[in-house]
Amino acid sequence: MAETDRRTAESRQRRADRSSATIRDVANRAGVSVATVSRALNGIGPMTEETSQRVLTAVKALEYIPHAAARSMSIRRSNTICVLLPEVHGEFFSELVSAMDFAARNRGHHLLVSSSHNDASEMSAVLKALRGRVDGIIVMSPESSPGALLRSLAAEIPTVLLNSSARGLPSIEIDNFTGARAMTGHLIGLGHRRLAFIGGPAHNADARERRKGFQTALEAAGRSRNGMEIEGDFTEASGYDAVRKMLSARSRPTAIFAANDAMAVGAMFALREAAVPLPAGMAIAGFDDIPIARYLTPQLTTVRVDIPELGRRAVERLLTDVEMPAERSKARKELIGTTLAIRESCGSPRDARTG
Amino acid sequence: MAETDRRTAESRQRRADRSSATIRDVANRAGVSVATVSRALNGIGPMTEETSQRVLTAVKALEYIPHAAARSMSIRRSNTICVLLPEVHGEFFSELVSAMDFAARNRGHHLLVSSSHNDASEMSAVLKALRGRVDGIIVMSPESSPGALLRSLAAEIPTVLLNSSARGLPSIEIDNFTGARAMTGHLIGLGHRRLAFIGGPAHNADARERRKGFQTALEAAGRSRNGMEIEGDFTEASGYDAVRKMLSARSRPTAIFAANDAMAVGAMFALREAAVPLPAGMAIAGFDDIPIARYLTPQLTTVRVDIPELGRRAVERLLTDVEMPAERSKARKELIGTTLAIRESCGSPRDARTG
DNA sequence: CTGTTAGCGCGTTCAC
DNA sequence: GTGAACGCGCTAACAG
Repeated sequence: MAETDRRTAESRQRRADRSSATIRDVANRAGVSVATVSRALNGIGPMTEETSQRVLTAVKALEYIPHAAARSMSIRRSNTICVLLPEVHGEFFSELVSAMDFAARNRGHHLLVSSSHNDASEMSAVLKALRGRVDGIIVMSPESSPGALLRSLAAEIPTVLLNSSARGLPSIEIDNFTGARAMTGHLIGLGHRRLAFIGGPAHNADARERRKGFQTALEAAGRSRNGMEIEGDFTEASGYDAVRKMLSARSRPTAIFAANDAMAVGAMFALREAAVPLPAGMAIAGFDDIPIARYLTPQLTTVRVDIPELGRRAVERLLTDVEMPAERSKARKELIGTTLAIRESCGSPRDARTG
Repeated sequence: MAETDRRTAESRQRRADRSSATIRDVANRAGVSVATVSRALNGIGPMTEETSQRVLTAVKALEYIPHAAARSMSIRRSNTICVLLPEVHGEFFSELVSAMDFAARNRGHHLLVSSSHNDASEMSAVLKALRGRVDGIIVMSPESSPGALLRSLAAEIPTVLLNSSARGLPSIEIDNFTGARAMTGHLIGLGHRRLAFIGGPAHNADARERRKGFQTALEAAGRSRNGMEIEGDFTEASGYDAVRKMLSARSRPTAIFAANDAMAVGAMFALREAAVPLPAGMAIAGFDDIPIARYLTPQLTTVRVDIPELGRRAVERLLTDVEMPAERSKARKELIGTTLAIRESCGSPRDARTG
């Protein structure tokens, strides 16, 4: 009896506190034990239809909502995954996060997003706070390879790398090299002999692969092709600056391949500003195929990456590891292919004369 | 002794399990109590330098990381906030989320992102899973006003609305009306008499306010101005379609005001495709000032919204409510001002003749 | 200054 | 079919 009194008192206090009801409040109201409430809610074990109804009624009446922290404490599962991103700018990331969130929610998981991690120490701080908070981690850190902390954490929490140099960890990567090589080949096939490449940051893994693809295609085509390279930082502004420099050089290229669409946009703007007709006066290509690419004038020819697919696959793979700890996927590297989206921005170098 | 044995055994088992050490493991290794470990880690209460060091050493040796769920269970705080978004497409959202994440992290909070909520029932499901998981919620739901669930949940968990019709809940909103009115006024000032407005979805609050701003400015300028309206859905594609329809109409406008930049981009593309010179043949204006706006040709004149500021303020306000439950901010509505970013895309209607 | 203990809210063996 | 009791990992009184 003393027990019952105390519970009632607690219950009253909670309501005054604006705190919502606990499983015990529900049990009291339904006249059953907390165990029964738990079972009724989770559909575990056989149970009288009547008891079940009584519980459900009490739940409704009290507007009971299970406490996530308490729940994950017992079941040792938070139903949350985290995605650690470098910097979140431009359409690429909104597409990616959107797809990940969708995939995660479809499998009953929440998505914790943490961005602006170009700094390793800053990333460590976040990683440490993740234990007991998430069931799995997706790390996109093209600027720096995963540190020791991530490795040791990955032993406990399933981790998948995205476009990051992987050593000992499962990863999913865009096939940057092949895509860039193909686009460069396309440009060469169009007859271009002087090609320029606007690259990403030197220490960025994606950027490096794309540059290698460019170089490889150039070499394969023989010495007669000249390639010049300018480093950008994946922003529109850097694409703009790159072209400004390029135009003041004595030997102009006839085609420009930007390592991502944002830089291509900046490049196109600089070209227009300099009254270079597009695509007649200069071919321009990008990488990513962000949604806006096809709405530019001329429509941007670019290396198409299925961004939603990339996000979806990363989540699927992670959750498989989360749900089947027994057979964790090894450090397998999975490659996401690219295709060429040939649109209007790349003509042949002869166009400058004929058209 | 039996006690000690058990703990040691547990510890061993954990290591075999790949689960990391608990606070008790640390206490054992350091030869202190769990309370001391807790205090040392959280810097609570006075303590011998030596004890503190012993604890820290043990923490390092065991690679101990506190368990977030357990911690939030005791302190009744998760240090996580959630942002519920409608659909996440385009640069607007990446800028917003990025800013929110930054602001949240600066104040020691994590960010849970949940998008694609255009459906109310779907949103309810997510909301329910939030109890015990987050300390506060930011809801951006311009398509539908907050339901009963959000209201009752808001009684327990601090909530801030973003660009949503608010009743009884604190909110932060872009001053859509004033911004749209100002831009329309600018267009009229340029001499335009036939204006077209490409609006957002009819049931979208932002869209409605922007349309009202357009209409109000038109009315204020007198009857002589004609306004036509076409409904879009905030995507590039809908802006494109709107212009196609417009061009086939008998009376063409001389200026188009799109309710957001994405639609303006689509509109510009359709105009170019129809060989309408910009800005000479048609003035075009947008809303949002997404980063890419200034890299379009011509540079897009648009209503500038300080997106990062919007995100930052929403987080700041929410966390203030979280940290000072005593004086929760009332259902006050906070307005974020806009400014006109006058660039190149809007000429006067005479340009068509003279230029 | 430090250790003991009682919860936080829920899931889950075991008896009954 | 149902309930009592314990544990998840940590913090916050209260003792000492």
